[in-house]
Amino acid sequence: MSLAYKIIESPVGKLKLVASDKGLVAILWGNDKPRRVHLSELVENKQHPVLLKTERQLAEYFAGKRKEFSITLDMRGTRFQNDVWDALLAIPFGETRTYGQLAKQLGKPQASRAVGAANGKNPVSIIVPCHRVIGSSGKLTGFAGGLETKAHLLSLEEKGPKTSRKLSLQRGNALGA
Amino acid sequence: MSLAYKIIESPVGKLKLVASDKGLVAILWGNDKPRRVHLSELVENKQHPVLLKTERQLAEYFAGKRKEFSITLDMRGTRFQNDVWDALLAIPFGETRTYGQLAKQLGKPQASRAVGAANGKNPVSIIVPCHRVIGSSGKLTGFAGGLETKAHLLSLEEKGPKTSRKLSLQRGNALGA
DNA sequence: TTGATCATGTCCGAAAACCGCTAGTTTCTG
DNA sequence: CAGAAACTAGCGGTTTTCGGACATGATCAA
Repeated sequence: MSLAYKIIESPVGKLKLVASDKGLVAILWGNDKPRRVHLSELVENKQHPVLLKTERQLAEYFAGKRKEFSITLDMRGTRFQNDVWDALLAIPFGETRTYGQLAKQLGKPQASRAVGAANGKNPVSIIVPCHRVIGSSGKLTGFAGGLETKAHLLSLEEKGPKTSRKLSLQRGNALGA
Repeated sequence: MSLAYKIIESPVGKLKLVASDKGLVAILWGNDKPRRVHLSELVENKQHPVLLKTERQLAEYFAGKRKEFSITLDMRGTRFQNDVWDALLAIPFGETRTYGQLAKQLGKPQASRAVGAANGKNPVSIIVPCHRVIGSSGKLTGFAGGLETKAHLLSLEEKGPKTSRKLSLQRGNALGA
């Protein structure tokens, strides 16, 4: 019943990968607050197949050679949280959504703030792309790994010149804060 | 994941038997309050093997031909509740205990009232003999199926003449209330 | 453009209410 | 005076309630 973990280095700092026998459980930031995602009984295991596969795909992602992940996830949350996380997985590489858009999409137009809260509890950073959700004004509002990291991930995913201008503007604002 | 149920007639009124693929989940009274035991996704199935077996053993019990049940149970409750229910199963046919005795036996002498509460949440009436627990004064205090039913079950289990006088007295008191 | 304000949904922790009790009183009968 | 009801405070676990905290968004005023 215990979980395997492994810590790796990445362009956005240390990452802690966690997996069960059912799949990937979490990707945590090096400076993550302990209570954001609560896990039990972690045991280091650098050879866990799911962790190795995740590490490989993350490397490809950061190298710009991968736009979609193919990893079995084992995420535990409330009903609402799972709905939100599923919606996150449906946001394609290179695109963004607002919290309000996701709320409306879930049939609860007023729940934008609840979406934000659920977003903040997302255990599998990067792969479940919570970084692709921004405020309705275009600001980056918040991110467990730090706004700097959020901007980094988004610029990594920039593709067309159409969005590049917009994103650079956002980044400027966010970093200025 | 759904539960099978079947309603049967008995000397103490209608009974609703509920089972999962792991065993017997509940025996509810006809007039049971819905929130006493909460179950989900009930589907009628009169042929479910566990329900048939339960029905047979109950008939023998009411006919005075059975003193112990042999049925796999699938009870879901808190840690404490499971402890209490286990303690109930250890009370032999024909005997009674007080709430305080059970509490002491569980190592929590002051928890008699908590025992009463857990007792009231017992999902498997009759087989898990919550009716064998009475107040320290000898009164029947309470029962989900009604005090009348509790008295009926206890008189059914009377054996020696030693306890018969005492019980009939109790019954008089309880019914008078 | 910025900031203050308010309404919103979900989750979590703390506090209070709720019970199938009990032992110790007080009160009331015969 | 004995004995039975009536009353009380304190007990432990569970459930319910409530109040805040939030990775928001729409509105309004400077």
